[in-house]
Amino acid sequence: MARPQMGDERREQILAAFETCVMRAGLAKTTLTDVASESGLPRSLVRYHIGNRAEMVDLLIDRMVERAEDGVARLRPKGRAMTTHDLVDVLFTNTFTNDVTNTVVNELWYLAERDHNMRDRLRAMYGRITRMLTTQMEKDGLGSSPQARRDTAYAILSLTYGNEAFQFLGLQGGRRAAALAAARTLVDTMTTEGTGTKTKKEKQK
Amino acid sequence: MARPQMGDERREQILAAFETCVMRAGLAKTTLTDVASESGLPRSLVRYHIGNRAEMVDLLIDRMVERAEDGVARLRPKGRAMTTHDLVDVLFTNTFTNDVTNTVVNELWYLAERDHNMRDRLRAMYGRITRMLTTQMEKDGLGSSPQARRDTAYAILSLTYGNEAFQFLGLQGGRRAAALAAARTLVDTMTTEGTGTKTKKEKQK
DNA sequence: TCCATTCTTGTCATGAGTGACAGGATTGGA
DNA sequence: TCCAATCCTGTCACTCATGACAAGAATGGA
Repeated sequence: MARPQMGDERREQILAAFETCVMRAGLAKTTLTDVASESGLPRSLVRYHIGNRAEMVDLLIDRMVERAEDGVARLRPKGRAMTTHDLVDVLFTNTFTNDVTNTVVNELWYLAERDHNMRDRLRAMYGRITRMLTTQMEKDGLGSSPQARRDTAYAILSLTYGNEAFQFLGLQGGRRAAALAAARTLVDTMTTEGTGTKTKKEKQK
Repeated sequence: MARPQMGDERREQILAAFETCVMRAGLAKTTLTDVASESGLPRSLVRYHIGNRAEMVDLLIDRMVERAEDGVARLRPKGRAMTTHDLVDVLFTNTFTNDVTNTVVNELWYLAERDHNMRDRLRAMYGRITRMLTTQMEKDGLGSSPQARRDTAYAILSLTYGNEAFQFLGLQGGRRAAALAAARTLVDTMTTEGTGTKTKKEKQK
């Protein structure tokens, strides 16, 4: 080996620039040239370190997914004793709140529209959140069955995601609080394990 | 005037082809040439009737929005006496169920990411649905105030939208029923006008 | 028949984005 | 000092999408 390896740093530099470009113009419209000028590097150097466009995109996607999952994993620490309500709160206030991650995850969703693999990755990611929720519910003795917990977790996640979308749209000013309240209601109407509280199913008849 | 005007029919033909292309490859990746060959017309003819690419896209968007709103408007007829529950059911089963419209509306959302105008149009569209819901709630004597009704309607809409997204992802097989049940729960936990039933706010304390 | 209008075809120039590569510069170690 | 690995620069050819336009065909009415 002779000259010191710049590869990793360069790649990092390039991906950061790529990200900025994607934020600005979207993934599809970002060109190698854009990334090059954003990173201050000549295009040929970008190609040297990152490969062709497809490879660059793959790298960025890995990066995006990794970051999003990190965000999910970092949902936990919040004291130590956490209730389902706490978790729901965190879900609404922290999860999809970062503009960068948000934009970037939206790109992922868009890709998923026509890419099986991306769909799988997203499913895995949200599956992880769902499991986090059901686990917490079980700890708190909520829900009469795993099935019931999964149902409610699914609904809450849907609510979170939809709320985020409409929040972004600016629908009716801000109604995040309303969505959060609804999510809490869903938790509250769950059967408490062992007790005779009405289940959702019974109630909705 | 001399030769009969083909303009309208041609435009229709072209936009239909455009739509097919968008379904297949997405809006950004669809070229004039794609549309031309899909419609069986030479590219130059497409240009003659539809204008440049930007104009073509505008026309398609108008078409998409119009169709989506038609879908929304057509939500009503279903017997005559409709309850809030009915409306919610319809929302979950009919609204975002058509693959074509779905794909196409997703494109709209993606555009909205970087286009104020598109955001406004979407907001108007979903605002209409919200109003439909609150109106129905009021008819049924649900909710203690317009504010409360709007909150719940917002939550239900978020739930619908999120469910649709995850449904598409294939998250956990099919949990549409769970989301629908949750929406019903939200309706059920509303205050009945005039009665002393607990409000969500009180309950969630 | 002639003509104005509308539709249709084919072709061209331009620009953007990409992949490839030749050749030079840098630098740690033998 | 020399070498080999690594990094860097500049340039070229190719493809593809777009906009523009010249020239021709069809057609209903004067």
